[in-house]
Amino acid sequence: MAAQKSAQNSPGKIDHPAPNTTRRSEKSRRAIYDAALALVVEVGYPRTTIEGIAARAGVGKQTIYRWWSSKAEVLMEAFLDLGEQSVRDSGLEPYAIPDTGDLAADLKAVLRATVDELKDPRFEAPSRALAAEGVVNEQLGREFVTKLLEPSLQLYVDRLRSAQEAGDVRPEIDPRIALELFVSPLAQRWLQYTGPISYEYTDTLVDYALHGLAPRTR
Amino acid sequence: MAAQKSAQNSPGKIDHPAPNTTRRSEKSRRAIYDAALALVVEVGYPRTTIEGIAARAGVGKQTIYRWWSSKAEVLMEAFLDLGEQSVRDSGLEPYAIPDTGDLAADLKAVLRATVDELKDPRFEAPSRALAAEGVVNEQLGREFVTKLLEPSLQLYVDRLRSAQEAGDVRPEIDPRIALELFVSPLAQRWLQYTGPISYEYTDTLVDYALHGLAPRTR
Amino acid sequence: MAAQKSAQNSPGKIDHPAPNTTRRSEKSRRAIYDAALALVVEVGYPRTTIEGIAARAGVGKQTIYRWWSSKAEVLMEAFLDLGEQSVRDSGLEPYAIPDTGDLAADLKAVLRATVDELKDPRFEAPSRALAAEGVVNEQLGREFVTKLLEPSLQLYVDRLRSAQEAGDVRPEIDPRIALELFVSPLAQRWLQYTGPISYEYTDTLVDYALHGLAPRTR
Amino acid sequence: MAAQKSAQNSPGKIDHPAPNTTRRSEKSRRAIYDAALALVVEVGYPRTTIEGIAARAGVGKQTIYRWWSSKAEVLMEAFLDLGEQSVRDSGLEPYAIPDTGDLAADLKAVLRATVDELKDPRFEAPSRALAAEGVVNEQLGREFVTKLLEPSLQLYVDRLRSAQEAGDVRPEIDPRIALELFVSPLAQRWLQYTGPISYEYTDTLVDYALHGLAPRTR
DNA sequence: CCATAAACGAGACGGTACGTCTTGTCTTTCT
DNA sequence: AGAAAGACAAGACGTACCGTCTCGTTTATGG
Repeated sequence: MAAQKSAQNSPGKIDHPAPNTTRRSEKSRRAIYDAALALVVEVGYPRTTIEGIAARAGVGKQTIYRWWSSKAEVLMEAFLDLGEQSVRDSGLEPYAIPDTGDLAADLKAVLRATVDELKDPRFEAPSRALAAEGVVNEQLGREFVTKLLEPSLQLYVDRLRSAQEAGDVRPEIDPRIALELFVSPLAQRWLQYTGPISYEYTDTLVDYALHGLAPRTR
Repeated sequence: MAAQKSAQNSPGKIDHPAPNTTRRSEKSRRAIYDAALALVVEVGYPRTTIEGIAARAGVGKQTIYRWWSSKAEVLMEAFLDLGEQSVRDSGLEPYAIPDTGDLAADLKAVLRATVDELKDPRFEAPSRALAAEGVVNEQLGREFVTKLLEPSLQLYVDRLRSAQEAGDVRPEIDPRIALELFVSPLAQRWLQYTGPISYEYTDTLVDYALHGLAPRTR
Repeated sequence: MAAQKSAQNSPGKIDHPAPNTTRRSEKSRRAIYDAALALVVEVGYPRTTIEGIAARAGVGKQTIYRWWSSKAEVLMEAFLDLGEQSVRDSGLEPYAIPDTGDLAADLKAVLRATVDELKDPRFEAPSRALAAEGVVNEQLGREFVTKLLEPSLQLYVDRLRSAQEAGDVRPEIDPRIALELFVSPLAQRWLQYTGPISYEYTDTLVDYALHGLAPRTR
Repeated sequence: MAAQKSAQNSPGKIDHPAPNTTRRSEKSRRAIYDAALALVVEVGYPRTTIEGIAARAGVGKQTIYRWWSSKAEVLMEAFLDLGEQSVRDSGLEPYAIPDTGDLAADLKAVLRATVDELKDPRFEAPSRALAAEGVVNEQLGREFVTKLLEPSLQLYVDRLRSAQEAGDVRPEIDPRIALELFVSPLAQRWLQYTGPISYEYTDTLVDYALHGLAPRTR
């Protein structure tokens, strides 16, 4: 009488077999991504609903539920896709950190670019939404970090290692922690509105981080 | 599709006079705080509803809507109250930063205490919820910062200024920015799950921040 | 974690306490009755939906689900109310069978009136819908009979008993069965489209039933 | 609200050529009949769905939609087929009414057999479902009558005509109407739960119908 | 005996409605 | 007048089916 259920299923939830990916409609997926991103920008994340995304994309709700388990997941993929698309469209490398030999200048340049990106509403709305969701939903938060944040941070790690080889950073420094000295303050000001964001601010962060707060004794 | 609302009240909404604070039921307020905090801990913020809080507090929904405008506001006040209550109960000062003359040691000690607090579920659940809400709701985010974050950060500013007077921090350093070098990395790791949190980690942050990433001499 | 459940509840269904009838909105009830009847007439029973009734009545869906358990129940009550309302409006007695002393004439008159009623779309659409639902849903079917059919049939029982006293019907006849000889054929032709319905037809039924199919032997 | 449709196909709908009957899969048809009948018995008509039939029959949904236009049509054919199959299996004539010369006895016998059939769930579930559907869907209702009901009723017409020739029924009686005096009451009690069904009841119906309700002499 | 065209199983799709849940407002009753 | 209680309009949730539309895969002649 009751449908077959898999082990971990909650009562009443039917165990749908995994959908067949090969038959997936590319057009619908694109439309869903576009609708989700547009809605988050236009009405904000909390008032972006799955029904709204479906309606705007001209898609049945089930088509969303078939492939994603929450609006956060939809938005995550949409945002990832947006990033990949930007890269494809620009034809550039997936933005690396320059290595001119002047570490301070290179870091300042990248952070200034980040400041600009953080203020672009096309990126701000969805990434803020995902960050917020991730704060309260650990699983999604970790996915957000793995797929979006960590790849960017790795670029700093690489640049810092190169600086270590060049003798511009002390060899005993852990680059993964070091980068947080200038990246996290910017992130926190942006995320939590703890302070204004400007080129001057990020420049200062780089200087403080490289030379320390304490006086240079000889 | 989304209903635009006029400044205070949409049409059809009767402009209730501000409720009379003097007649407010203290018992209900306490019950609402307790219910809100308990629910956030037990079922998480997204599944904490106003209805749920009212039911658990044995209070009419209107009693909540009369005094607060959203569940985030309820939780904010509840959390603030929790803090004040802790202070009252312990009889201690509202936790200051020690000033032993050893800046590094003092900062490490405070950050270690912060690490412990971040792992206490009584504090973690509501503060994480409020932080998440604040990321996506600027008004609430700024309130969160003003009422909760900034007072704590001010303590670091004070300590750093004292260090500057003692010659342990370069005089040209802006303490409000300086504190972010070690506070923001911890905040980001906690908020966004970008990395593990430990005493060793916070100690390292303090060392890096004080002495900089670059070598002392060329 | 799971909500309180009453004994017979299926999993996942929360045990709502019975709503408080005294606070019920009379206006909403009327609007729901009107909408349900109008929709059944206009679009037919299968395409009458709870959502449609709610929308047309300007009522939330929950207000329907709070007081009724299915669209059939809504329609049943709406139809009963329609009947009572007709009676109230006309100020007449709830239509009785005349007793002129001429049984055949009296029965023919009532059946002719019934023929007219069966062809009135205001009555036909909902009663057909309820009859259909009752065929396949025994519980509702019995309710339909008890509340709507049986009271009408009782009038025939009364008239036939009076005829028995007058010597116009044999004393050993069971009136409850006897009435079916002329009522059921009409009902079946109407319900199942097994034949045309006319005054001539119902007159014939009365004659056949009263005098039998077999020849009168002395 | 309801979409008007052009003669054969609304815009966007491809005009599928009539499918080629000769290539039809007999196996699928049988499986569909079996699944439809089984589901109606097991879960009831309203919860019998086309998807369910297809799944149970191990058949694509399109195979159903290719050959039938609604679940009622599927069930109608399945039920007709069931009847034919019963006849084939039993090797009997498609059940006629005996003609022993005793009209009352013959009618009582046939009605008793009908009572039995009406209580057989193999027949009851689908025929009740079809009857219900027919009440609300005139086109289907007429098809139901033509294909299922009328052929059976014709047998009564024949038997009554034979009785007229034998002088057991008055010559001016219309047999098509006459049969309703005992058939329709049974039908209504079964369909609408207006009363219990028993041999005694049907016997009584025959007696009442043959001899009338009125006394023989005045 | 193979070529080919249909019917077929499978199932994704755009939709509609379901029945449930929560929101924020309103009303009733009690204190 | 504030509060508990809870009905109400509104609307999103996630599910079930609808009927349509591809997809390969049988299968069944007819060239």
